[in-house]
Amino acid sequence: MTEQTYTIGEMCRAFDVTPRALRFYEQKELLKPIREGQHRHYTARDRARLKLILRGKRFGFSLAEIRELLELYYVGDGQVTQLSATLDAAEKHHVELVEKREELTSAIAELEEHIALVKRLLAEKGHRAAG
Amino acid sequence: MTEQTYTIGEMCRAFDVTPRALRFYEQKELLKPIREGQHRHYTARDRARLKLILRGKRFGFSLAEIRELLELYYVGDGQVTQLSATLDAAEKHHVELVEKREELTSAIAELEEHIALVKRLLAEKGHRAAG
DNA sequence: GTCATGGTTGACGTATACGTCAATTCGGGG
DNA sequence: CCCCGAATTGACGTATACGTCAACCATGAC
Repeated sequence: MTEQTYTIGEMCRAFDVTPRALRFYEQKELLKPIREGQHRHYTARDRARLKLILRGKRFGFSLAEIRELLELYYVGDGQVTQLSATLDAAEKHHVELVEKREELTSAIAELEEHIALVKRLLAEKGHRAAG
Repeated sequence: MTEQTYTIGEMCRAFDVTPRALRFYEQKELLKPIREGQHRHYTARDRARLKLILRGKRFGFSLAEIRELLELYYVGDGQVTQLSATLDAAEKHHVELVEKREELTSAIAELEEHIALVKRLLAEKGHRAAG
């Protein structure tokens, strides 16, 4: 089964990004498409990584941070020392994400309180206007 | 009760930001400290807003977006039309945050799977090394 | 007085993350 | 052969979010 690859144009349509962005990520070593002559061919691995890149960006991580996270996802040669390092980094990142979710949860709670307040104010105003 | 205000230096220590950042936020109309002569005095309102600013940044929002969110938190003159607009914007933002939390949750789940995988690999290697 | 501390306003510099444009190449279609 | 569409490599431009530095003012300590 020869791996199914995407051209840069297909990647752009599939992920809603520009060619410039993809080349920029490649230059920053976040992606490594296969080269056939001058042309790029993006593999399933590249597509998975791009998905993580875009998600990382939505969560406010820099490309440099995302690059480290991607390396963390790569098991490499599978040597014990490297696997241990990967595990440590992954668990650290896990803590970070869980904390982020907790902070997000309290932000949501605060916003809900604020929405309730505004609704009360609107109800008052409504009654006064209607009364 | 005269409001308790902070100097710029106190703000910097309290929130771990630089004076430059605070002045930049002011220029972008995210903060509006009281002016006494040339000096700035940050009120409780400024402190609450700065807290939201820094939190917004951690979640990957731009200062422009954060500015809109801050306006959303301000009830203003309390006119029905404005309150309605505030409510709409707040509910929209609420949806956005909830979606972000869901995406974060699935990212955490994926990371946990990956961690489990790495642990299995380590266990295998460990046994082989120990055997 | 002067010196340190803490604050002020420009103004220019910088890192990140691309956008944009020019010049070129390469594989078909007519 | 010429042209089109899709790709390529520079190279310069731009928006965001500040950092950094110069030059200045005010206040209290000595």
